[in-house]
Amino acid sequence: MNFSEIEKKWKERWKKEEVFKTDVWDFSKPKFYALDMFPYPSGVGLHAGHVEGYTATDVVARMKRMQGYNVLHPMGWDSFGLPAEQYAIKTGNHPDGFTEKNIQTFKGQLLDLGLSYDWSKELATSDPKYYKWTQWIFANLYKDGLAKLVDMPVNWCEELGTVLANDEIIDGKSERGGYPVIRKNMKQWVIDIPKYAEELIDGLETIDWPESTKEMQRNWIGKSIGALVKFKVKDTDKSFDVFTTRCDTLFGATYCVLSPEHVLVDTITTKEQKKDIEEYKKICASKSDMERTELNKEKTGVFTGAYAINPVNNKEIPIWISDYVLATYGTGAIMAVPAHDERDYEFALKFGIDIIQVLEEETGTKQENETKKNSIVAILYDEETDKYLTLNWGNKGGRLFIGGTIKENESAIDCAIREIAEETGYTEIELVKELPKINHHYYAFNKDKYFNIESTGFVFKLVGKNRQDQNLDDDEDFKVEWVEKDAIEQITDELHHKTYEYYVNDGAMVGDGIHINSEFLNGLNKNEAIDKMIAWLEEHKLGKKQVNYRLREWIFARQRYWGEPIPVVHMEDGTIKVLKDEELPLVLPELKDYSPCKNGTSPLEKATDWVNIKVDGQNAKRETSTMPGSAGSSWYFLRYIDPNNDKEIADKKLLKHWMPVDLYVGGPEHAVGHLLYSRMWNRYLYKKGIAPTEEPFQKLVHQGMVLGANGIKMGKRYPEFSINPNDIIREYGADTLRFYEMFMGPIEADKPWSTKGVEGAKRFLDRVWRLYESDKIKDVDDKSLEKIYHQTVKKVTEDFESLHFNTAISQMMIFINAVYKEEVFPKKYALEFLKLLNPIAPFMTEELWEKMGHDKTIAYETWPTYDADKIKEETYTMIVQVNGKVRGKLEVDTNTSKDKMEELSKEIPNVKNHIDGKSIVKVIVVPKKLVNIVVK
RNA sequence: GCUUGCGUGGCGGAACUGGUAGACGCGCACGACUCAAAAUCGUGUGGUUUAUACCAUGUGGGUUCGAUUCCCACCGCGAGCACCA
Repeated sequence: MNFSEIEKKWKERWKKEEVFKTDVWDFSKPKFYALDMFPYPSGVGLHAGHVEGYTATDVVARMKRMQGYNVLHPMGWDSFGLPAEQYAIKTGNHPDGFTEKNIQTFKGQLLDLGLSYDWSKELATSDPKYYKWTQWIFANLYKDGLAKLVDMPVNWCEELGTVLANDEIIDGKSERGGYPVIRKNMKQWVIDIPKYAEELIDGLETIDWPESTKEMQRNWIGKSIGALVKFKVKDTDKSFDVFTTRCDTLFGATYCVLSPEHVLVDTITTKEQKKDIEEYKKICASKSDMERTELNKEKTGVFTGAYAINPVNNKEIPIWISDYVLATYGTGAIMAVPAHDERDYEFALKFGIDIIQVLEEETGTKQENETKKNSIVAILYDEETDKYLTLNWGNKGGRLFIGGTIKENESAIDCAIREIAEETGYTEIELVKELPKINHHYYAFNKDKYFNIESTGFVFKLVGKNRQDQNLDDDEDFKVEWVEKDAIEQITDELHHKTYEYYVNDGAMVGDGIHINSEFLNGLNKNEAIDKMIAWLEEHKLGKKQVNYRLREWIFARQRYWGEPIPVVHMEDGTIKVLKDEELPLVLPELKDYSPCKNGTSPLEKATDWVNIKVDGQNAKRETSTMPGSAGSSWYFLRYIDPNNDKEIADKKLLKHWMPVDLYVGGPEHAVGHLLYSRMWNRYLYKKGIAPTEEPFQKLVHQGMVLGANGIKMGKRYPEFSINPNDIIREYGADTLRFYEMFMGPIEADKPWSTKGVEGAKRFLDRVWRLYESDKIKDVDDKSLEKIYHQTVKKVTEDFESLHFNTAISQMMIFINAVYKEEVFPKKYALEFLKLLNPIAPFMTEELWEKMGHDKTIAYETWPTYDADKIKEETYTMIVQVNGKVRGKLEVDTNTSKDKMEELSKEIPNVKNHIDGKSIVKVIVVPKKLVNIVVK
């Protein structure tokens, strides 16, 4: 088979005859919209990962066409981007030419692959005919209050005079030059995507997407339900709100923290604290986001000198500032409950702030008529031997730490010291820490009573080995033993085990439990208490229920040249005017020099004639920032449907017919960027009556990464393991490349490249080719292949539909192997098989189809159907198990009754061996499958 | 740390709602064709074992007549998020 000649021939013919051109106005057939994430046309060209995703949609598109669908399968270019801009800066040429050249390279490669795109729908985001509508959408977002200019903190480098992205900052200094970077408030264009947070979460329920991607979007949006609580500042008329998801712990709030940027900080700070606060604020401002969020960093903060009033008990609690509270989340202020929050705990410990426990974990089972007691559990640790002191109660309770009941007028700590001395004799001990209290229910054998105790845990360390005499009660019968960690972990008693856990985990108690020290919440669990507290706060007008999102505004401006100009002008009087529809597109001006301005503003500032204009007789200045790369890609799926329309985004009737996208394939790296932005823009356009569906992409699939043969990501690091699709096409042919990539494994998985595997793919296609050149194909009615043929049609159709290309191919191999074993390959099967193989290997199947006497393309031939009756088996292999182990197999008629199955099973010699002399306990018969005989 | 996905032969990977683990391919071995090689066409191929049999789906438990599949704990790998109150 001369694949390069065949490929050349069919590429030309498909192009000349416009075989894959879609008449979008033909509504007579059902529609299918198969879409790939369009690429940035880089100079490097296509890589192996693109091939996999693009082939997958192409296979489905080709099958759907044959199944009688009107298929829209377009391709275009996400052509605004940095490489073109850098090229322009370096050469002084307009990025347009560079972009166009890359597009041609890319397009040539896609054509080489035999992808059945309708190129009459081609679009590019950098084309003014296209970005006219990107600007139009922006203008409408602005008019509807969803695009706005806001003051927000950015990373500012004074020396470079520019805003920097997080990844351009290293250790708080600029990547280039190492100049200091500070946080500064600046005017920025943003899109108010948080307004759509709720419906973006809800919409996920209605679409067929990978669960992991949905979850990622949910996490990204980060919805949390809680309460807003108002705290008054003592001796002033000021107050501030905090957001909390744990308003049930309000009685345990022992301080408040404001973020350093909080508006109230300056007004409430006392004279004595002013200097420290100012200094701390300065340090925070000099830090980048990266540094501020660095993990395992020790907590820092400064006391403002002011006090807040806890609204539930009117207690005065200190107000601190700390950078562990983010200005951008919630209200920028928190109430701190160190007993029940890890971060607050750490902070309180460091600065010696009170820790009040308001929730107790409950262990054991609650009983009626319990006797209440207070007690202790004491852990005594010896550093020298790395052992713990335990009491071994034998079968009367197993191994325990030291425990005991608190006497009247005795403190918990005194009780612990006393119990250790009485039960073990050790007195030379030192308190290490107190652990959270636990609410425990248990039954005491020696007293025959149920107890409910509040147990306080203590950790001591041994400082001396001297012992006094033990002082035991009559019923105390145990051995005092020092044991290692392993033995401790085997303690089964719930109370002692839990106490040990608190000791090991060393922190706040964040789980559920029963409220204590909380007045009207006492006795309630977490959720009950949250509800009750919210009701209480609302009743007393001190707070209310509140939902918060992590999702932030989408920063929509870049100080770059190669992007869509933002279509607004700034009037001399400070107002903003958005361009009218007829003024669009606002086309990028040509520049002599595309490099960025020294003061950090957009290169467009240099186009003075373009920038400075008169509007309504007033001096005005155009906005010079451009839109981010994600702008043009947020709606392109709508434009493919009607790409040359200059009256609107696309004809409404066409949109209604073609949306949503039925199959969307692309890499998982866009899970929260492009895929979230697109959903938001589509929803916005839906509300405006333009987009016909709430969600743009009905079914989404991510292709995995194609790894190098060494199992490592292809790229600069191991260039010797990188695969260039061009080389594969030249050496093995496009059909082989497509076939191999579809056979590698599941589409979503990452898979290593294997040259041997490519050769195997080629071998199979050659094997098929030889079969069609042999004299085996005869126009006769031969039944030998009937069953396997129908099975193959069924399997391939279903697997293509569900994107399980690897197993579809495996079935085609099974079929061809079967054909090789037969003398005759009936012509009707030979013809139908070509159709099954066509979506994977379009070039050779077109050629063979022609060789078998057809002058029209195979692309629109009717997809094979199967006859379920022909697949039905008359017999099957019945499995016979004894005690779940296969002991025999028997070919039986499909209609064999359960009784007959059982009877036949018992006659199999090997089965007999295994059941003879044993009694049959039970026989499980699963019709059409197996018999399992359970014996004893 | 949190969220999520994944651990099956020498390798890529199959196995539907629990029911013959390892389909198909790669590799390897053997045979046919050939003077020979390549290509091609067959046959075999998880491990131990002479067969019977036993052991095998990351590890350890559990549910079940029966678990790669369901549940619990742990280990390892990948992805995303990361002081989100």
